[in-house]
Amino acid sequence: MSRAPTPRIRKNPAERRDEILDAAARIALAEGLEIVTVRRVAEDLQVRPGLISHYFPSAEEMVSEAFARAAHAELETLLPAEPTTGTPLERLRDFFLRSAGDDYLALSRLWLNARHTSRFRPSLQDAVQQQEAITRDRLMAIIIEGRDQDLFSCPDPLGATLEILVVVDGLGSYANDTSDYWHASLADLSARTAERVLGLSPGTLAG
Amino acid sequence: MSRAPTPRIRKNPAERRDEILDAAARIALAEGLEIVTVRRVAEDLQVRPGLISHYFPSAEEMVSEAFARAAHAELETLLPAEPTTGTPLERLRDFFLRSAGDDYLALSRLWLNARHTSRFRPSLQDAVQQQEAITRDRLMAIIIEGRDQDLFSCPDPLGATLEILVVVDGLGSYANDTSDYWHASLADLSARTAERVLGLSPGTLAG
DNA sequence: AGTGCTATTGGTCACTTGTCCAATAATTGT
DNA sequence: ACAATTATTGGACAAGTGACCAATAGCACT
Repeated sequence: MSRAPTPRIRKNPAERRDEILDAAARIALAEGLEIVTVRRVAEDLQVRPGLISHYFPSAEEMVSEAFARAAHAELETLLPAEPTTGTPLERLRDFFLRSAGDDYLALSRLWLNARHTSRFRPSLQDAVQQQEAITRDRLMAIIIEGRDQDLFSCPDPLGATLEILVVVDGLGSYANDTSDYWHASLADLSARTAERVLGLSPGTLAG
Repeated sequence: MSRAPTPRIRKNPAERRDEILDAAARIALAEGLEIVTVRRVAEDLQVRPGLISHYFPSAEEMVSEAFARAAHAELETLLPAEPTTGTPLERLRDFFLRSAGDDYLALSRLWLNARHTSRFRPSLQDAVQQQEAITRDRLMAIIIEGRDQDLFSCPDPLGATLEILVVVDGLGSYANDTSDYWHASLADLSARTAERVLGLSPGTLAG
């Protein structure tokens, strides 16, 4: 039999590390954190498992970073930070619109995955709480901005932020349910929650 | 060395099966579903692993039943069914009081665990959705009873039930967070949500 | 063109998991 | 007291995991 010559591709360490994390993040988002194994990432990258271990002596560390990368990348599309485009109200509307979409399902599953698995993995627990803090700050910044522009009526921005996120995460906890059990009251619950805690008239955010 | 004679205890099959499930449920609640292994359950029961496999040819089935048992037993103390003691309002108050307590933490972790793990385990997915339905029905029954007694103002009992559970599950999704990050708005959020959707005056359920 | 550095390979090792099975012994029935 | 049933043991097996390491080969530099 022909033995595969296996042409060796040598890359810049930083670049290779990045490549590994990208693959790991992709697998985490699509299939779950427990699927992110040294061998699976190696396979996706057409590389030997030993190489992954070389860049990540601890597999747990790789998984934690993969989660952080995936979660943060998704956050960037849900609640963009820097080039603030649109009014706070428009940005919130966008956020809740996407939260209801099917694209969001994979992210909900990832968060559920991470929040549970973090129970046994200290480094993942750190990553989860860090991403939670970033998300919280990102949302609260928009709310404060809207309040300063007198778009919202919101005496307690942090409380409002947390209450909205509780609803978002609550809905997300059903991400793995297959039952087509559904109810109109859940369709735009997070948007209606936001309208309520921000003193907006019904329909301003839901649509 | 002295070889342990291992006195063999032979039990009624039904009884043994029950004993196994009890141990499995206990481990699931205290340490997590992934800790419920054939060998671990056997160790707790002072029995050889092969015996567990004899009663549960599929380990996944054992884990699913263990979850169902644990979740249902806890539900029985949170939202007791039959000997309806107390008014609907008192029973709700009890429920929210316990939900905020530390005893509830283990149960929140178990639900988080099951909701994630069900992604890969069909039989667990069934068990989760079944326990969700039972919980939902149990809560909705109280709400309907209260509405019929004109204690609540609630045009859509199912919608109210779901909205309350979303908040309960949302708070539960932080069960593995260690950060002492907390905020007054989260302390009795589920009780306040119930007050709102049931048309109760603030403070009726929270306390 | 040659040389040194190191990214990459290929393989091994220990550990844990679920599953399966023949042998054994406790209990029941006669 | 004896025999039959079967609950229970003890051990094996394959599969999958993370971790580790000496040998190899690609690339950058002289």
